[in-house]
Amino acid sequence: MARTESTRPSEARSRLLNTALKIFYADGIHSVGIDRIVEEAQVTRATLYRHFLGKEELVVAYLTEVDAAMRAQAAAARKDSPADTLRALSEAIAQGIRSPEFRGCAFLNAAAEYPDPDHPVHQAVLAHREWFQHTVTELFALIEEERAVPAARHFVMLRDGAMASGCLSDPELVCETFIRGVEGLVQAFIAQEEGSGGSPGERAI
Amino acid sequence: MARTESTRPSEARSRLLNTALKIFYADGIHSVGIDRIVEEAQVTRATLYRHFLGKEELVVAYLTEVDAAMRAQAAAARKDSPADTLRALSEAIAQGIRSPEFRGCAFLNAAAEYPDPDHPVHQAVLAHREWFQHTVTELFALIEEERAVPAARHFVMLRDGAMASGCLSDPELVCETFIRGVEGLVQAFIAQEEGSGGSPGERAI
DNA sequence: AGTCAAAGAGACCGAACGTTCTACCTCTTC
DNA sequence: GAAGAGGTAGAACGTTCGGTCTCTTTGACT
Repeated sequence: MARTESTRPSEARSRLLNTALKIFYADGIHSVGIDRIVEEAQVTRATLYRHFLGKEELVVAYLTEVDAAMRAQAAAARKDSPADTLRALSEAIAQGIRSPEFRGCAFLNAAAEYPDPDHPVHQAVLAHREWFQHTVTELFALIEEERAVPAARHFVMLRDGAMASGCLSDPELVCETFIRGVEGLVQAFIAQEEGSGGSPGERAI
Repeated sequence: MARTESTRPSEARSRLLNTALKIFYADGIHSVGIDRIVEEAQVTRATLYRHFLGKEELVVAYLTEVDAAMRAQAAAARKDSPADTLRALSEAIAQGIRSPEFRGCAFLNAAAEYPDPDHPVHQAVLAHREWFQHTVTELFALIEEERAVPAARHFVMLRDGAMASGCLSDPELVCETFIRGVEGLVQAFIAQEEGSGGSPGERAI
């Protein structure tokens, strides 16, 4: 059966998802009702409940959307050397923080509203974080495997701090501190590599 | 029977405040209604509204309470040398993260729920963060004034990251990364002090 | 003894919440 | 042209929300 390629993936649904993305990220989750999302997406309540089981599923879909965007961002940051990839990734993160719509990490914000570890929304947050931690660890491991895990943890901690404070103080200063911290971390990591075979920045990511 | 021997600062009010502290921190703010707080504090609604203008003021009072606890914690961490004070402060923060009730930074969590910068709750968050940033900056300035500001920003960023992720992954690993990061930062800061003259470009592990 | 503020008990309000429902419309595809 | 999925429109559900109200009881201090 040939699927009609042009229209069918439901335009109303994507409008709903885009609106949810914008509003949930900008104003939080618990504090916005579905009435507002439905209205702003120019969709009726019935349409929302045809595409999603309820608000909760919409929230998870929202986080899934952000997760996909982050993975695309990470993929776009690939460079020839893992160190440069880490730098490019940090720069991409910094660009996000500098953007006027920046309102912190969507996942950290969501976790603050859904503390219950068993809740599907919280689980979505954990899943995303696991992916990110793993991705960064792999990049460090390409430089040197031994100390990759703690270095990656350090990197993620800096990122979390930068994302958390990016909308609570001057974003420019936050970015400067973040980029500098990452650079110091990467430099120190590469510096210690000498003596343990393998030339720096040689491997392709 | 209500045995009230020391009723001056209103026993019901402090019961209310303690309950709000526990519940807001554990479960978030928007997702808990005053009904639950009133019930758990064993107080009637009328009593709540006698002591507070409304939920909003109760939330601010909750954050004020946490702020006071943090200042006490910082005061208790004072050592003979500023470097040791920074270490003690980090250890105190790590202890908080290790505690089973740890649920992240109350202020970061509150900011996630109140993104509007003009909102009183958000303002309370900013005020606390300003105090903390200032306190850490002063400690670094006691070692060397020139590079104190960026070093303090780095310290606070690590703290934010540790607090944010402390309840999203293994607290022990988070603490280890945090303490190690702070130690590297302090070491690098002290090391560069020799020779002074304000060398540019701080390098932290 | 009398006063008065603090607190308890609980009914009550309007609004907003997430959710469900029926009824009708408009396409595409068979 | 019948079928059926996706969409619109709007009413309504029961619950919970934050907040206000009246009335009574308590206990400390003049």
